Amino acid sequence: MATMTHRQRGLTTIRDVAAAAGVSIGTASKALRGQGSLRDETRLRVREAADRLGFRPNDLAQSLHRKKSFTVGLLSNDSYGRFTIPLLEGIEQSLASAGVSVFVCNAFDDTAREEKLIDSLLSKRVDGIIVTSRRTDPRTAVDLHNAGVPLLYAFTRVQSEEAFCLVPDDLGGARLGVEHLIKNGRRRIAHISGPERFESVRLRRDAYQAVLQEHGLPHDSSKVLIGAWSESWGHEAVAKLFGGGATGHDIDAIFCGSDQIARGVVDALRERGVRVPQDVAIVGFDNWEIVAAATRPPLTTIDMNLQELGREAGSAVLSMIDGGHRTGTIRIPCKLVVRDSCGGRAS
Amino acid sequence: MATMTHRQRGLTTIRDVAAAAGVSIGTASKALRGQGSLRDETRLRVREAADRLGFRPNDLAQSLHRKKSFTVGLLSNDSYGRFTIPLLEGIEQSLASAGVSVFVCNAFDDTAREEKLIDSLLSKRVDGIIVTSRRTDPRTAVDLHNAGVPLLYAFTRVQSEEAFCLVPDDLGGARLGVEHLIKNGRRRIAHISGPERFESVRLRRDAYQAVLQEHGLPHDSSKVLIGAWSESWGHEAVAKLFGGGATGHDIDAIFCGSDQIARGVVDALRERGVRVPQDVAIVGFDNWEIVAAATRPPLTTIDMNLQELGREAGSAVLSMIDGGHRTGTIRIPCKLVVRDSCGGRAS
DNA sequence: TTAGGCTCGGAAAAGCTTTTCCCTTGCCTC
DNA sequence: GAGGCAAGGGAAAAGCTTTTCCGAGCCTAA
Repeated sequence: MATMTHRQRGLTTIRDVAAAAGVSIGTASKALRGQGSLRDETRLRVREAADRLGFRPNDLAQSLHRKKSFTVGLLSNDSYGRFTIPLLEGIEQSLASAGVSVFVCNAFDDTAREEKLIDSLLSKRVDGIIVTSRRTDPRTAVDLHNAGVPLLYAFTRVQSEEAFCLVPDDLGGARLGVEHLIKNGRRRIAHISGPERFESVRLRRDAYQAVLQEHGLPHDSSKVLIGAWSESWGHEAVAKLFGGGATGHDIDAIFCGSDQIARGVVDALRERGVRVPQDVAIVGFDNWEIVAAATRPPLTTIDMNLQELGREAGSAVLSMIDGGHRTGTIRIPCKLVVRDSCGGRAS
Repeated sequence: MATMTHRQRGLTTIRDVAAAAGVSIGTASKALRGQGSLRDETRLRVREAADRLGFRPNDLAQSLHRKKSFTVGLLSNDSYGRFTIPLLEGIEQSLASAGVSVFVCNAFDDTAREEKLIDSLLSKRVDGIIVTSRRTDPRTAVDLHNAGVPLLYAFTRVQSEEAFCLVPDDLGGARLGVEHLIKNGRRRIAHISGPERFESVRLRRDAYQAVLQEHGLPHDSSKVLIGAWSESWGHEAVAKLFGGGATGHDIDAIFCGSDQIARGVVDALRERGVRVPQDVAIVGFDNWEIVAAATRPPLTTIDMNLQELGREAGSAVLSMIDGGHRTGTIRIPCKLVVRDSCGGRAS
């Protein structure tokens, strides 16, 4: 059987196809790629042979020739969090439609490991590299040793002027949330958020203060509580805020830095007999479906459009591969998702 | 400058290194790989040149030659869920230590897309393929067209006798949970779980019933509630179970099919004034940290060891690449994580 | 009838590394 | 001083595909 001629590990090469079709290798290639000038009859014969033999061109050889691997590396840096998933999904979506595959790897915040992985990606001749997720904020730049490979940062930022970064528009997102509260008639708005070392915490707080100021509302620094990203910090913060009991009257809304915090806040308020949204309206951040929708009442929150951000990152890296040069930071708009925690829907 | 001789897109080839060191290509290769017999002086000179030029061997060419790409494909099938993350982490851990990289791709449950992706992976000459995650349970087998590429299923199962699958030991895990409840003196145990079409739901229920039987405890089918994976189903199920009010005395523990369900259950019980764990003890499933630890009281639950499962999958695929042939289904043991929802720790 | 042009298909190089095989050179020993 | 052996290093093929260039027919038109 011709099938067996060159098969090792069950792989058919274009040689086998050419032999089976009785043409030269070059001709076979042309027939399959639709290049050159060949008789239809020849083309057909080659294609038919290829099908019969289950021929599948070797991308390795093809890439070697083309000097392009149709591959990009995704270097994740802290542990894959829930943010990485939609991001990855978006990236894959836009890359897959261009026939580009993605190598994922995780440096687990170890710089030495990160360098090794970058090295390995460069050796694999990826056409581009996307770095995502961070511990320090902004993070330190990745060194590509002038390999001339496009590099971009997604969902993380880096100082260098040369770098190209895609991040959510925290400022705009936070505005959306606070303005929504004001639009719903709230005036005494507190803010509970995560650790200050995150840029997003700082930006969201800035936006919160700016919006209050613009509306001539008091912004009292005792109503800004910076802590952790956890549900339990939400509880704790409520205790601080509503401590005495009477102080509760000072607050008719809370803008939270994450849905997890918001959930802790909502639960803590319920336990104190404070009604959400009647007495206090809540806005979360992240639109982490599984938390936001399960909270009672379901959370009105800000969605960072991470999947969209991923898609943008994907198409950006594609355009950079095609020679486009980009620098600076692009901020992807967030959107407000209205559920029930502000009474916005019912009213 | 020698550096520039052959550089295009900033890439140095072994040619450049050889030229810079004044040796032939073959010699350069030997020097860098530590093969052949060369004078130390020569080796050094070549290495030094390679360093100076930033030489990085082209994996594409190497793979082509070696007929091995040091690459495996990970085909995820329904949307990346929270289970995919630890799995991916584990897989990557064991593969990275062997210098193998992973291509991830997601078919989003579209069979046509799945076939395309498999095709693309085969064209890329991956050394192995791991398929994970499922919608239908067990799922249909993947067709590799006899490409002779090792294939294994992780966290999903397939009917074929030929297939090799790695899944959590749901049966054993559920036993752990129910036995823990019994050990803590509970006798009237209910079970609330997800949709029946999941094998894990069926297995966990089977284990639940078996354990009750073994301990001579009544197992009343009205105490088994099959529904959805959500928190709200937990609420709903509690309403059914404790509906009248007096019926509550029939139950002193609930084994839940997931942590999300368990959280809904705990919240619902608290609202009814039923104390956890004093009146009713709860065991969850998944050890989804972010839910289990935030529940009040924190959930005692079953951990599926997904990261371990991922590591096993990684090393299994490595051994299959090395020629090992494996079939059948391996069930990775679960472990009990004790927190406070059973009173196990306090007592 | 011959020259020019067109069509079809083959040969070979390029892309990069590894490995095998062989040649050269130098040194040692007889 | 010559032969032999070892060590060092080079040439070339292999691995697979693509693409360029070229040649061989054949047809047509002068």
